[in-house]
Amino acid sequence: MKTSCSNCSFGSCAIVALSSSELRAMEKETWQADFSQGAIIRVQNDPVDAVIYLRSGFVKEYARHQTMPDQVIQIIKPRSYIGLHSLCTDTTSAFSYQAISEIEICFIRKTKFSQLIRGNGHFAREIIKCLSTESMSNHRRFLSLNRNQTYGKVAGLLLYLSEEIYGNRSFGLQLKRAELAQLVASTRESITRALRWLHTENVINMDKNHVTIVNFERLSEIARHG
Amino acid sequence: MKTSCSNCSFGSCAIVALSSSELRAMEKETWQADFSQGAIIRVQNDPVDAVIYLRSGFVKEYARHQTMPDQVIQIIKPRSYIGLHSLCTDTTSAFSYQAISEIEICFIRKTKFSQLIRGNGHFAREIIKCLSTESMSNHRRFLSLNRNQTYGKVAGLLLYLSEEIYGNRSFGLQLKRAELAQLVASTRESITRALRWLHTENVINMDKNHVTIVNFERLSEIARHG
DNA sequence: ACCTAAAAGTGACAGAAATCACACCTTGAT
DNA sequence: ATCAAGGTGTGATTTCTGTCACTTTTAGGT
Repeated sequence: MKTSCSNCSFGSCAIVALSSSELRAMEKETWQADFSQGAIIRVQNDPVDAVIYLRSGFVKEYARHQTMPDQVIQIIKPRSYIGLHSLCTDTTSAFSYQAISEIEICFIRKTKFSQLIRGNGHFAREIIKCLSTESMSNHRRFLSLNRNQTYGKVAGLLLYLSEEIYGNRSFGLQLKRAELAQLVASTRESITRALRWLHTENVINMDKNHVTIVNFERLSEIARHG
Repeated sequence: MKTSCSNCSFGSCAIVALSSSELRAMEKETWQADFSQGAIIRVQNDPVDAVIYLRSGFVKEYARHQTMPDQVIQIIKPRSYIGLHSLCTDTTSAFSYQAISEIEICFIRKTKFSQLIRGNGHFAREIIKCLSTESMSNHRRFLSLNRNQTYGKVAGLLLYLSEEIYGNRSFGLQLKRAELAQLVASTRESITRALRWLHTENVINMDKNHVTIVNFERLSEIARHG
């Protein structure tokens, strides 16, 4: 009971640029899969012959190192492509990807995807949009990481999750403390301290793993200057 | 005495995908300019209606902040596009750009550039390549910044300059210490100390502003673990 | 060759956060 | 209910590095 791409209600912004015949052709080289929380859907350095589209759920993109803790690069939200950046340049995956919730994904064969790009400039333009948007979002995050110390980094992280990922001032953390630390290049203990401090200062409210941003202005201020 | 795009010897990798009529059309909406060292060619938040192509020379891309020191994002080498990432998404420039040597650049009107992308998927694909390559290169740098302490960051910086920018184990620093510091989110003083240390350890040789990598293996090791 | 201003080097110091060691919760399995 | 194991909270300690205050060097103009 595979959903057809033509009437997929989770479709990407880009596929509206495809003609119905292009869509049917893509569909032939696309297959769908579901994974449960914690599943690793792609491992760093694996050969890649498909683009992944995340229909629903959340995925963590991370880099693994020999001697150091993993670094989490970003959280990928539903209706996004995964690993687009290696479409034209790499044959192996630059990063690893793990489901941090139940997810539904589609694999689209790379050769087909490239062919669609070459054949349809409007589609290509949409893909360029996706690439640039993602790239700028990561740039902003990385820049803020580099100029802040821990409290500021954690404040920035909460804003990122709230605004760019969950789209809500109240959200459940799907990551453990150690993973949050890996997102901001800090340590589990420092995350604890920062969250506790933000809580006691009434900037955020924390109940279990559910965060609510109470004082948005103050949080933004801390993210900028802290 | 404007050079025509068709026989430009500094042309981009992407324009080979253009037909001669497309090239002529592009040429009509392209203009060339030279700047001397230190010239600021685009300022953050300026409205942007052209893509810039760097024919020769080196440019520094940086972000300016209200309260904090500038952050240098990357050094852009000849035969690259500048600010491609805002082509489809922004109407204003996300960053500032300054010439760190004599440069020759071409401005290509954005509307024309977009039109070429929409009309020619092969050209679009080349642009996607440029975008992904740049994005991955920055990702790598940012990741290494976050996981290292100062000596490691400086080692990584030297490798970046040597391998990705100048393509030589021996190169002249076109940046002052403070700018190097802004590249790795550190301070002028720490850069001095790190360079001195690398020098006394015989990992690099420094004569004035000319750097030579003496012990490449060791430098890579420091960049990875230091 | 001299002078000035900007850039770079240097050491002392203090503040921030990583590390370490351990205690305390959860969670799910038996 | 008990137990184990993974996740989390907490304080003491140490290391790193940003900051400060100062000197020395370099570069460009007269």
